[in-house]
Amino acid sequence: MTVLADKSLEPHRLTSAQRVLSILGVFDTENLALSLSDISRRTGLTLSTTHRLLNELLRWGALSRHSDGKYSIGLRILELGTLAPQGGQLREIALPYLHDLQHATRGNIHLGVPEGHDVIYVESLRARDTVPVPSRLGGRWPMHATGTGLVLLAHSSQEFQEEVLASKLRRYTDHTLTDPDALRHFLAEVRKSGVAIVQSQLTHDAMAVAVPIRGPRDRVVAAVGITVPLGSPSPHSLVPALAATSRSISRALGAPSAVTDAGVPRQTAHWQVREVKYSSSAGR
Amino acid sequence: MTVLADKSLEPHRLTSAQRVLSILGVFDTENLALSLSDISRRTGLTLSTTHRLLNELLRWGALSRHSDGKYSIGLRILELGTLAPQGGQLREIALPYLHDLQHATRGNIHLGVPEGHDVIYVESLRARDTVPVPSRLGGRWPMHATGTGLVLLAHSSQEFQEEVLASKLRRYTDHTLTDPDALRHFLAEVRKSGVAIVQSQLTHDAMAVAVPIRGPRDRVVAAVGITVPLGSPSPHSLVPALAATSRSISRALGAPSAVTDAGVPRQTAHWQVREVKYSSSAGR
DNA sequence: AGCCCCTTTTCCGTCCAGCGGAAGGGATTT
DNA sequence: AAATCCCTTCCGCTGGACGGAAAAGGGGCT
Repeated sequence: MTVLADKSLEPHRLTSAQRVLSILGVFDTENLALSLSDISRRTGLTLSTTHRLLNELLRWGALSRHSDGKYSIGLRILELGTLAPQGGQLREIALPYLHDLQHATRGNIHLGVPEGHDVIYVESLRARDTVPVPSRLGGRWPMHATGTGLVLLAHSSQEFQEEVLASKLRRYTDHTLTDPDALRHFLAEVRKSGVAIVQSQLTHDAMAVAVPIRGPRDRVVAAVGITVPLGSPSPHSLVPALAATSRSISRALGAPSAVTDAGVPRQTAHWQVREVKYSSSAGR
Repeated sequence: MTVLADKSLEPHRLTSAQRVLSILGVFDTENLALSLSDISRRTGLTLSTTHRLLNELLRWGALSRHSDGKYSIGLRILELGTLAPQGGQLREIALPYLHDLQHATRGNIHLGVPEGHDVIYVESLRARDTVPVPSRLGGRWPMHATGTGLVLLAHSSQEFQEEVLASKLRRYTDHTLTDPDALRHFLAEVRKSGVAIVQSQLTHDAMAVAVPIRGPRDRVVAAVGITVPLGSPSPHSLVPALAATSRSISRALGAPSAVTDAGVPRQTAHWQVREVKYSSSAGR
């Protein structure tokens, strides 16, 4: 427990909004239910402040409380989350195609979108009879360590790619691509071939195939991927099915390049999230 | 849902936490992307306050911003939402069984949990070739108007049931059950038979069959339902499959009554959310 | 062009709401 | 019984959040 509050010369200059958010932020996959004092310790907020805020969050439905007194994320947050355009909305459109893909291939299917240096799985369909991969709906993984992530990275801006390559790239297995030069090479391949095929990036016994999905201005907005057990027949045989799925979804999203015949032009909603720049240093 | 700003003589006595939450609260299925001034108007907050809070939410990832300047719910919220024990966790456990159920029956499958007077769909699997029902993942519907909701209501406490029956029960179609006495009768039937079969509660052309799912102390924690087109062969033929699915999920959740043989006792997590009572009046 | 209206952004002085300390009440352990 | 934890409530003080105002941007219309 390295929870030692650094009370040297930084007496927690937080705005009240940040306090609220910091409470929500203490929940993660390993901490699904926390007590008042847990939360107080982990946020660094005083007990009374934490207590008051927890009650406000509870009343609103952002948190729920269990019979043992612990707090968890509430359903209202789940509900809210489905309103994220790159999340619930995209999922809604893509789901039928993903189902078809799963029927056809019997692999684990992922639909990933970029956030920060990570991919977030907006949908994760698991096959019953294949390798269990560590991928949940809502899961977050570094881009360099997943098939879908590498596809998204390959189609990001040059600066963004370099920014990611310059960061610390965690090695999950001894096959994980972490060398910047090797990655640059690989990303170029992905751009050229339109597909990423990788082995054992995250766990030893799996391989992944992923392709991009395009939205309105033909921008890459997401990626679909299949994960299959390591020694599977031929990952290349999965490419056509993936490509077809990607094309269908892209068309449904209104990607110009995917629109072949005179289909009904779908409503083009608010895709393509602007990269917002903050004064990353200088407090406010 | 009393969103009408009562600007008579109430100069917005809001806590700062409430201000933050009220911003998140303005997003719904009809308002996926809103501008600063939209949000300011709808929350009743001043422009400058809204502006500041939006930036804080943006920086944290609770919101995202589009190229047209509008704001939407961010992926971080989606991610958070999956941490809700009654949501993402339950979904995780139930999903394979729900898939099986869909294969077997080819209907629209719903997994609902109670929140307030409503059901929230924690999973929604749509069949391609059947009636489109208005049910999204994360969707919220009044209990009296859905099959899953009626099941959950039937297994709630007596007081809660009366509380719901006493509230205004919206009529969606002319078949929607809204008469308290008729509902009481129906709920008793559901308790006795263990299944709810209803017609055209929400839309005219559908019928639904739903059964409860039990968790640890055999408490009803969720409900599974199938929705099929109105004149389908026999809804009763769906009951066995539903019952089997329910039992499988209940067992996986650790419901005593569903544990038949010496299966591995699952970890019993924090189910059964306590109903927390607030001093509902007197704003401090 | 120029004009007008609407939106977003920034600045700054005031004031009160949110903060944290402290104390009280349970529950469980030594 | 004392000690230790956790949760809850109360209250006085202060600094940060608030809102007014004005500047900076952005279309659309004549």
